[in-house]
Amino acid sequence: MRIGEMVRRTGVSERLLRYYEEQGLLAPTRLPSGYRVYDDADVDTVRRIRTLLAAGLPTATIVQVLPCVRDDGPNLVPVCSDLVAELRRERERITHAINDLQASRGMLDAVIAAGPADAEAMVQ
DNA sequence: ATTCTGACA
DNA sequence: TGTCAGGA
Repeated sequence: MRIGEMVRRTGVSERLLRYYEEQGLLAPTRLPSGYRVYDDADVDTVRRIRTLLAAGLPTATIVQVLPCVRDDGPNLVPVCSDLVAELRRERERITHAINDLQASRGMLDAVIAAGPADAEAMVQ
């Protein structure tokens, strides 16, 4: 099938489908016209990509994770031994990101508390 | 009518 | 990620 049908079957925009390919997440073949040709398996792959993306994984990681997961209804099941370790590292990265954001919020809270009570007072 | 690449008021 | 241009 070409990109138009993929859009209908996955609900993902052409822009994103091309982007996923650019990131190495999909590898559709090409017609002599240059048009992309996807197979039925690609439809499932896109669903997995969406799941992994929703989990907050960067596309670079998804490229490695994709071939190591099996489909189990709505969620994905890891099948490679090293995958779980990789996922734990990603989880740590997220934990650190949360800590940094909380610190940033704290800084802002301090600045806000030290300023005028409301925006009205700042207007001149 | 569809899809492609490149680019960003 | 959307969207528009300009071409096939």
